[in-house]
Amino acid sequence: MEELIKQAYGNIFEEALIKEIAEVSTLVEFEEGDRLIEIGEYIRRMPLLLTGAIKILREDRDEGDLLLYFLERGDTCAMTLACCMGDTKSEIRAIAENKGSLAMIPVNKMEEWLGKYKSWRNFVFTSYNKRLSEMLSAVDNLAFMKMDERLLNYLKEKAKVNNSNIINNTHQEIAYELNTSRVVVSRLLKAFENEGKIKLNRNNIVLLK
Amino acid sequence: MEELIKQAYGNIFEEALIKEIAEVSTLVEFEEGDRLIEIGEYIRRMPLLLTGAIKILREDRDEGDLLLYFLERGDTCAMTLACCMGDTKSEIRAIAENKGSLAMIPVNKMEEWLGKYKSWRNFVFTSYNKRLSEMLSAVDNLAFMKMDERLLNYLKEKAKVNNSNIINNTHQEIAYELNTSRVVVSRLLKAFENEGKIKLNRNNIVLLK
DNA sequence: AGCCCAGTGTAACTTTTGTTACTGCCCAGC
DNA sequence: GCTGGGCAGTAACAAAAGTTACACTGGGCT
Repeated sequence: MEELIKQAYGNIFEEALIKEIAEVSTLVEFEEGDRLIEIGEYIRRMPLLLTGAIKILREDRDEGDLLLYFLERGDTCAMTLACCMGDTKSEIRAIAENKGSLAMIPVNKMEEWLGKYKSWRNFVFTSYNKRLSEMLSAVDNLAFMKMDERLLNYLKEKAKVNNSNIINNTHQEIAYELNTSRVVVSRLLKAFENEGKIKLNRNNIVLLK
Repeated sequence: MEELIKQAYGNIFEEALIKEIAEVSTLVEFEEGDRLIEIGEYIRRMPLLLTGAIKILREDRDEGDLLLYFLERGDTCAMTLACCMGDTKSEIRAIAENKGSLAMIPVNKMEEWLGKYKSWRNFVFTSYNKRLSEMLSAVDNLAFMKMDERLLNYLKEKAKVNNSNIINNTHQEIAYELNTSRVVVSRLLKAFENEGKIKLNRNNIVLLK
């Protein structure tokens, strides 16, 4: 456990803090597709992502979940932070993108550390900043880009967090996360294939260099 | 000055903190249209909004500024906070929506107070949370709403922050902030007028109850 | 083998949004 | 009173995205 934490956070937290984290936190392992946080849930423990990736989604009014961004090793969810500190309900949904693990920290500890460790304070602020930045990117995507560009970005992001240029998703799943329809996704993917950007197979898409 | 701060923040900060703020901060008065923060700027002092309203914009790649949200009395800009703490460039533009004033606080003080005043720490976190929330609303607007709904929301927001149901903007200006074209705005506004939701005049729009 | 069905390809059409172009109107300044 | 320019109304068209409908296909299951 301590080893895992060190791997993910060794370069930003001091020894003492890592020891404390290891002591008070509980390890949670998750599988692809696990729902880690639901909209409307209260969050009592703050998660630190150790391995794997998590996707953060915003629910559509009717159906589908818009993908906001991914979290990777060393990240924490500022939305969750917000909920812990503010004692409010979660406004987002978090689903495991792939297999991984996280350390859960009691809220009271994270407040205590704010005073005690400068590195922790930095981490918390950096997390907020990163998340605000990611939200800005999400806004840019939605406001300034056409569907084809958004889709291509999506494929690249997906390839990155999974460390593989093979994307194992159906067109329908992609459509949900981009808040569009399956037909539109199929259409654009076919166009990408004709342009030589991807190779389409059943149940997977290969991103070509 | 101290009086102004007390009016805007009296219910959340303790006496001692308000005194300190009054001592170290400088008062800045601004007029409608003043550019308070530019994209790419470094920010060395953190602003606390005392009176008036400020709009926060995200620049389009080609042209136009998408409106993200408004700040009002008692708010601070988390983006700015992010820049102060992280010592990075601003990713957004801030323009005065109307006449007002703000207190500028040196960065080193705001860090010092994080340890010293619990109310300050709360304020900083609450600000971050509010901003994340606003960003989520912006995403919702962009992702899930059609232009007509976005426009109507825009008019309502505008009326609210200006405390008047008369909106003094040209269709072109509105189009910029919604990242669309003037013709589209005119078209939709005309439809709203026919539905009895607004009254169109030259250079202003009256929002009807 | 035969069947089923999720996943995909595609056509045809609609809706929404963006673009271009032109008209008229109001008002400030001469 | 005349005029020019900013602003708004509108038509006509183009592009992007969403919708409906249907055909095909490859695997898993009986």
